[in-house]
Amino acid sequence: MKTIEEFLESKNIRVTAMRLLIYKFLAEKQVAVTLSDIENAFEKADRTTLYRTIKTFEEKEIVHQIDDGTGITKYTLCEKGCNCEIETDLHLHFHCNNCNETICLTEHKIPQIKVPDGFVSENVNLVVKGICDKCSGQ
Amino acid sequence: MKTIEEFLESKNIRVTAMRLLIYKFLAEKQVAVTLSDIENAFEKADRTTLYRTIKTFEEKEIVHQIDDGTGITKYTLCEKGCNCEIETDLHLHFHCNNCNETICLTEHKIPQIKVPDGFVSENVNLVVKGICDKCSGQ
DNA sequence: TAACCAATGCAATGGAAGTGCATTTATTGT
DNA sequence: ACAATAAATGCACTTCCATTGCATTGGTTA
Ligand SMILES: [Mn+2]
Ligand SMILES: [Mn+2]
Ligand SMILES: [Zn+2]
Ligand SMILES: [Zn+2]
Repeated sequence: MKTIEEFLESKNIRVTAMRLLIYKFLAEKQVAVTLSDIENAFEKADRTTLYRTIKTFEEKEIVHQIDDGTGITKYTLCEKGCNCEIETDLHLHFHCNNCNETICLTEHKIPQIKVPDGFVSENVNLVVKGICDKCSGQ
Repeated sequence: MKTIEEFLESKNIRVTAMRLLIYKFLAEKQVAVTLSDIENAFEKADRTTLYRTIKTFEEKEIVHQIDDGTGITKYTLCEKGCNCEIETDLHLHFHCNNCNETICLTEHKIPQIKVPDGFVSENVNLVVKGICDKCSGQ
């Protein structure tokens, strides 16, 4: 069991107080978060630092973005073996129209999508919207 | 064969010069357009008018939005029988990473997506990115 | 014609993303 | 330990797109 410090070092980024805090914040959350969410959680820190931290995490494949159609980018920790960039590995995302939360459905892979002749598929984004388990009350 | 005027009236919106022009512009395009595209095509018209025209078209289900992940909303005419709001009718969208154009693949329906117990699927957004037929050169 | 309402135009706002540069903090070599 | 160096942080500013308030224009109806 790696410590967070060891994990960040293994990803070749320096360990700083801010990065540890943001990492822990993301790890505790069960849902994808926006930059504003992080901002609200760390009001003392500058927005730019938070922004750049999350971008660094993204580059190093510690988090991945989710475009859930709300127009606001959300971020969430990559799971182990989350090859964000490889099409075949892509899982789907669920956005709840009630509580407005977005989550990764890591175990639900995106089915093979057929495209017409002449088209080449490199990447797929699939977002299901509806009511999440918490909100459907079962 | 309805005229455009008759079509707009059947959708309960008033026929104006601007609306006719924008409708024709959309009808000629084979690809989804941004508000900026429309702006560039009608430089004499005010941006707000164009914006509100497209929003009116959207409300009346004359056009539908596409969120292709570029961060810029695109619009395209609904095809006949395009029940934009009904899940089972949803077709997929393709965004070309080369020419940056986005098109509806109307004939390609989104496969049934399984969601975990307790989750209710109301709507699905699926965008495939890659190289379009024009750009793949075949 | 007068009254009314919808469509248009202009100006301003807001939110989110991104950048330039100065300052602070951490790392490295001597 | 100290100086040199590089990275991280903070502040200010900018850009881009979406959206709204309000005044004006134009078309429809009594
Ligand atoms: Mn995910
Ligand atoms: Mn479409
Ligand atoms: Zn919910
Ligand atoms: Zn193309």
